[in-house]
Amino acid sequence: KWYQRWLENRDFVANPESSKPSFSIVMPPPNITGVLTLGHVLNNTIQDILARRARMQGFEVLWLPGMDHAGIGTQTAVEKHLRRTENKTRHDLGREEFLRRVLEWQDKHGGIIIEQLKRLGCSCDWSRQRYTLDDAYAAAVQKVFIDLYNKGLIYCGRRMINWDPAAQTALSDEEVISKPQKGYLYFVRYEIVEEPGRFLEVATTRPETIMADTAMAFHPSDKRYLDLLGKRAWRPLAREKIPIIADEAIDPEFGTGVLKVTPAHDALDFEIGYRHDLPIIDVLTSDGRINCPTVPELHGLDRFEARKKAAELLEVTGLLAKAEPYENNIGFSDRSDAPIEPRISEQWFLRYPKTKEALAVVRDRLIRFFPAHWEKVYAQWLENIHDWCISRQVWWGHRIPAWYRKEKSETRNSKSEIYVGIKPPSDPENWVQDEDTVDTWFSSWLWAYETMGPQTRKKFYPTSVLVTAADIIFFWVARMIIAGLEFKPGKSSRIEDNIPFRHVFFTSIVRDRQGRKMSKSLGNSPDPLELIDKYGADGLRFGLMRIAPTGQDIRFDERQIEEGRNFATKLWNVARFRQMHGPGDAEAKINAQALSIFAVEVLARLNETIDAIESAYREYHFNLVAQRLYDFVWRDYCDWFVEAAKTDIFSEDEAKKKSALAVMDLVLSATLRMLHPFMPHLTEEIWSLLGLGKGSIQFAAPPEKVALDAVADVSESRRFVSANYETVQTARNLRSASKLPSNKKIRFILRTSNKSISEQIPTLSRLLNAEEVTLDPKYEAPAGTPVAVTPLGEIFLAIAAADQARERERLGKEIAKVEAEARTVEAKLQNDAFVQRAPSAVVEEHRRRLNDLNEQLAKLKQARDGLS
RNA sequence: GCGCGGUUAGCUCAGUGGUAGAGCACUACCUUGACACGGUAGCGGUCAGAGGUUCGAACCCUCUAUCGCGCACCA
Repeated sequence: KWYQRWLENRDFVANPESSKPSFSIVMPPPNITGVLTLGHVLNNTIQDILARRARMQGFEVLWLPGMDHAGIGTQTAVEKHLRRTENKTRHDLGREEFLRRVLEWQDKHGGIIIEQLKRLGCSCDWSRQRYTLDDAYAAAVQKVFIDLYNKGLIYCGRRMINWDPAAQTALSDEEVISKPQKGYLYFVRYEIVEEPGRFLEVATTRPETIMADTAMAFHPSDKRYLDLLGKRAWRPLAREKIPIIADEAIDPEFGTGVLKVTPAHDALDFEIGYRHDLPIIDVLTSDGRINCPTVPELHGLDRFEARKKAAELLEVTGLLAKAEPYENNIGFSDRSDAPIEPRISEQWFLRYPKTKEALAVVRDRLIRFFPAHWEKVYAQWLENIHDWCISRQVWWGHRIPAWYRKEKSETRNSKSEIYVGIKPPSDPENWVQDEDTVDTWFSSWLWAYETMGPQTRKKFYPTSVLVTAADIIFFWVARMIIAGLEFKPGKSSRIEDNIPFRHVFFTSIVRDRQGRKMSKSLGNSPDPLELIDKYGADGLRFGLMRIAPTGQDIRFDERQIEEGRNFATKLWNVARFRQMHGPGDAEAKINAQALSIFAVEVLARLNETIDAIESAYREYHFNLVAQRLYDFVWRDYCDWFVEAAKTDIFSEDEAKKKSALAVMDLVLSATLRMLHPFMPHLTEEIWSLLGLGKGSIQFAAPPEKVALDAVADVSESRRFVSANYETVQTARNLRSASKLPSNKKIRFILRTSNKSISEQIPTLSRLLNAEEVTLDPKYEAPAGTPVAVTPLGEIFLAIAAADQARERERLGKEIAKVEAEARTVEAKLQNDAFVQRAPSAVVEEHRRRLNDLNEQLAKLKQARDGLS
């Protein structure tokens, strides 16, 4: 219900004319037909935390959301649907009709994720929501294409590319994932033409491409084969004479040291073929079947079927020497997971501009990476960068703005006349437009600034920080940097105005408990919407952030989301407790003189927490921020302060009561504001419930540290508080060790001459659930009375019939423990080197500790001896 | 082959030179006036291994093992 109100108040809408300093984030656009995953939850929660925190700090905040058309992904999904429902391919429908169907699909399934992000509580400026296929955006993509073409950086050429036979398109190098694959290494015998009966043996993993061999090659220094140079060999399938050549690229150590050169189907072979001017024979179809009518046994077979069949054919003719099991790396399509086929094809390529500059802006920290070690990965990529194959044989996307003069052929042909421009040529009947679209990333790399109008850009570009998973560092992050440097509109001469972002925070990747990547097919990906239903959006957000380490993957465990929910409940309950004692005070002022020692303690800890989360934020350590807040709220505030303060809260003394409630309000108010970026809904609810501020908590300033200067002896008070708390813990342990139920009211006697303790007796009794705690400086305990040594003195349990034997045993254990520690400390102090070289404060600390331990020991022994 | 990151309690993880931590799980007690999605207490670690630096190492250095990731190779 709060979310709706925030939207109505236009709280998330950025004003480019604001005089406030700006803070901006562009959302990595999810796929239009995507649904929310835990990765999205993590990523967008982080962005929301940053945006909300900045809003509280008084920045004018723009968090710009949007979606990506996801060319191959969306097209594949629609094609699959078509095949299932109508048993048709996109070619059956034709381009126009197919695109109409995609739009239909988009209307039906698109944009779901936006609604899901709203359920998470994301404070995006929805009025600026963008899509990579918006008209203006599409025009910008075209313009960039044309500009780069005119600069000679984009060119059309016949090259070796990565072909995805399943998706039927070319891919960039980055979209190929190499995985080890089990197969065989076939040793095939090629007969020497000039020396019948002599064979050249070659090791290959791909016998099905033998028909495309156009040479045999060995290393020029390889003596084994030197005499064959210039001779020819019989190609065993599609029998033909092929030359035997020498080339430096061959590794004499591999297999037999001989390579069959297949320029059409291997990148290395292509280069060798180019050097030796070899013919290129392509024996594969675009969907990965054999196209070689001269070998009818193989023609039409799938490439993997053909591999087995080719081996069989060689076997029967005696040309297969052997086949060894072999494991090598094969490229797979990132999209379809089909094995990639290296293929020569006419495609569009981009020679990256500004690579040196892109390297420099990160090296010189104009753009900072968090964690910084990704800088190395980024640099490695840029230093070995290759031209980017940007054309995709896909219909869904930004069509390439290139036309070819109609001649003999109507397909793309780099040798024919090319026209590149926004509008079709003036005599369209003589031209045919390129069928292809550009790589989706060729549109997303403009995302940082093409999503903004000139005015917005003026205020909010460069963006403050980019939040993304590291797996798209090359696809997106690096390319956006290049794009910003090369063609941000209204480019400035100052490089720091052109970079797309100042910080990049790389999030973890969410894995399952076994460490596997989340995936639909594994079914190990929980539905975030169900998690929200179960644990609340705030519980999910907080739970996830608390376990999200920086620079490492997350092992997701639903129990940790449960903890997030539990924490939310805890916070809610303590707020309810506060509410029971009247309305909160927005201007809660504390009176330094009236503060209880416990209040001083909790305020001091609040100050420490404020400092700690401030420095954790600086390094984007969200898990530390969450953990600190969790500990502070639960331990320091609820368990200790509130419990101790109940003495004052329930007391008849109005002044004490008021002071305690004021401290409660002050701490709650500060805590809520610190938690708001993580748990926006709950904190807003409590904020308004207790009336802790005038407006929405969203624009409340972050808490400042409480000035404790007016409090006399802060450190003295704090030492006394921890002595009290330690005494409580020791006494509770004594009760538990004596097997007394925790609800049984019992009497404690504290033997001490320290008078200032008497004031804390009611609180000690409360925390110990004691019937009473009496002070007696000269208490003589009956033999067998359970006793423990505390910083405040010896505490005794008043119970009727003590079991002497058990008590002796307990004391014995206690003594052994203390003795052991005392020995360790003493040994250290007897080490001259330590005493001389360690900082004096550390040595002092050890001395004090040893004193305490010895004192404790003496008292414990005395107690034991009293047992007779 | 090159590079990066990890290895701490049964599980998930904090902890960058000075007495090993949290939550969950487990055990015992407890529905005591916010909270059983809770409270109290407890059990549980030669910090992957070996060497080194240091008065002192989970932490710094070297090597090894092991897991994961990226790049290159991949006939």
